[in-house]
Amino acid sequence: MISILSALAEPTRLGALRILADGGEHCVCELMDKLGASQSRMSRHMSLLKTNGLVVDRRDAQWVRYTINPDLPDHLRGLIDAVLAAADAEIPLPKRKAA
Amino acid sequence: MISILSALAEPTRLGALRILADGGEHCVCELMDKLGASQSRMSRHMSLLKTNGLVVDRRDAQWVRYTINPDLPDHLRGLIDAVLAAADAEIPLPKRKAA
DNA sequence: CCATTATATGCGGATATGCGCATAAGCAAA
DNA sequence: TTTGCTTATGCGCATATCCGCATATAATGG
Repeated sequence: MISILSALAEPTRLGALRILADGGEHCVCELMDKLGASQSRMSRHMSLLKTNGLVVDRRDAQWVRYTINPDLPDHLRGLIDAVLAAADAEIPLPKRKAA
Repeated sequence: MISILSALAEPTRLGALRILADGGEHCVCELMDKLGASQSRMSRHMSLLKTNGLVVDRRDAQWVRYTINPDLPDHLRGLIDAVLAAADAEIPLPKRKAA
């Protein structure tokens, strides 16, 4: 629990989760670009999210695709949803369609 | 947001919130006892929760009574509820009535 | 005023966290 | 195999976090 919250309490990691929140797969390089993070930094942060079971990864050729762990227990899924909602309330994400 | 999550991501502070979750007022001395924390430690942690707007305090004679901030915006109230629910799922709180 | 109880805070030290740099490792195409 | 692209990791540094100890501040009662 504490480690889960710690995992969420960091800007790059929270930013990554917000991007993954669309339910799709995203490679490290994409997350780096969108979040303005260096490669090693992004890789390490994703590794920590993975260690804490919040995301899962998949090798796809030279890329590693991350997604939010689809098998999260209900209370953790609820926690993440609440965190994402609170983050959106603070700083709305840029929309893809309709400005 | 990040600072809110950081505030939650510490055992003594999360423990305090779980105690405050009954909606009542609790003094520092009570929290110290129940959480096995030293006085300075407890005081500092409560101070940080207060700084982040999660709790409010009230002087009552020689005591300072803390409660969860009743004026939290919805998304933060939702976040706290989700955190408390997840914490309960991990380690249920001892019940007062009925084991 | 003094003693007692409750809480806050300055200080220094130990440990944890986050970072960049360099390098390794994985994979694909030539 | 060599080259290039992507991701992971060892290392050391800078800073943040947490703690206990000691002391200050606040309030109460004698």
